[in-house]
Amino acid sequence: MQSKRTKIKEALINQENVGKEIIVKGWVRTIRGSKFVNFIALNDGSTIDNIQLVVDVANEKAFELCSKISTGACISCTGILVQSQGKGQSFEIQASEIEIYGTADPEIYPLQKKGHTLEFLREIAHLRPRTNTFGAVLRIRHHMAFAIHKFFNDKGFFYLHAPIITGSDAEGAGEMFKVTTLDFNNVPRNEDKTVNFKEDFFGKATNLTVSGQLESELGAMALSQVYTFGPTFRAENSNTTRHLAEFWMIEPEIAFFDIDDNMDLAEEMLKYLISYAIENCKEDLEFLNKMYDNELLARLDFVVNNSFQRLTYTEGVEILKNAGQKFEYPVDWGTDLQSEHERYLVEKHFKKPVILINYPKQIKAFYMKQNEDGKTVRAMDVLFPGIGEIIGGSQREEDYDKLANRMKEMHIPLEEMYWYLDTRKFGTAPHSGFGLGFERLILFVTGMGNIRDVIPFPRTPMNAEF
RNA sequence: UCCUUGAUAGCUCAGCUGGUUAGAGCACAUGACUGUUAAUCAUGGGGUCCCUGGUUCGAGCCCAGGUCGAGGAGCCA
Repeated sequence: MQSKRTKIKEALINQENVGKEIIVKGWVRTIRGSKFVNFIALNDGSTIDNIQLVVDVANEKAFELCSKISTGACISCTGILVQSQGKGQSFEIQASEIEIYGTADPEIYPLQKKGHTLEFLREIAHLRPRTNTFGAVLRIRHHMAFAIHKFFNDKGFFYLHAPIITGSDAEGAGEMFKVTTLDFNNVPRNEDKTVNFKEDFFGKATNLTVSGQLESELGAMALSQVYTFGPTFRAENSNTTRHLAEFWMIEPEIAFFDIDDNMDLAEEMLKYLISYAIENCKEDLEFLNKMYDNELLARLDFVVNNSFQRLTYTEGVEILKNAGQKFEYPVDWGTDLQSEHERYLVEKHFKKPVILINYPKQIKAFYMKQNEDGKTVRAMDVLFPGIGEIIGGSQREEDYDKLANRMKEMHIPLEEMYWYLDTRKFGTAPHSGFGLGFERLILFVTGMGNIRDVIPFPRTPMNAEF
């Protein structure tokens, strides 16, 4: 039976089906009409467009059946695909037979024909995929995930699966979630009262990963070019439109790449992904452009067709100091740029994506390649309008001694990280990489304003529902 | 975590200077209508005014504490 179903997307584009009997299945968006004829807008998620079912309800039986169908119900419909008599759609189905798979009591079904606020939809995240907006976002999200794999595969990268559970707590990218099977009511203790993790599942303290980068580097030191694409966890008490406790990250790592190669790859990748969306998610993007953000499509085009502005942190600081604008936080060489500073550079000064490199070493991670000036490291941040930092990366320090010294300065335990240091001890190589926040990419591509609305089931402080 | 702001019908919101029985639109129910596009029209049902305490003759409204949401900041992707 399933094989006979025609997806609504195909029904709406395949002219050759006109005049033929087809079966469509999906969820009712609206039902309306009069005593003699009812109209059902049906959606099966294959496309944002609904197909209109025309149901003759002149006879008692059909009228009975239709009275059970309401917004949210799931039905199967057999009928002839015909040219529509009405305006608003070119094809419709003259229904001959309808089967109800599941009704949706209109008194309690939360989704209405009317628009809902995004805040309300977050509270019913189990049902929001059935809305136009989330259907569009989820389809785009899929296409972007696929495009990422395609981009790297076409370039000869290998997909490396970094572990989700990590035994290292020295990655230095934020607070971690603990992973344990210990009984909280009876925690084994050492003599000094500290927790005895030798009794735990792995025989040591473990956490959820905050980054796949270090493992990615291990892969790059053998396969030359690899990438990871997986979930990442940060136990920060962040309550913003740009942070999640569980998010997905793409981390390419490439041997023999310097910072310029790294910037080239980041820019090429972002442009590829955005182009891919423009080509493959047209209807969904047009919907989002119409409903939420009238400049979305223009902005996507602009990013694809213009080169990113590249400059050093030092140059950026100079621009900000000469901006003739009051900032809430002062601009000072050596301190990290605030959101308002990044905004100014991207949205006011250059009016295009910006890549900043060569940051002061004291505000960046231990593994970044140290420049000869002794003050800066070869870090790279890609800043996007409205999003801020969409990519953070760097050329890595490949010199064993320099890396080890920096780790000591930053109080990172060398013994625990022996495996990472081994890459520099045995056949070290210059290499670079970066991390792309998947949800931040989706934010930019969809024009949505809150990161909780571009992932199916967001995890944020005090929220792990569904 | 800090700052700002909000919570009234299923949803979105109004509610005056503290004063009778808390309203509207949509949704829902019933009916009308021969092709509708968030259909239209008529009628109807629907409320723990977030919680706790206080002030007052009287609190949706004022005060205190709390809970939850949103926006901004920090941390970052």
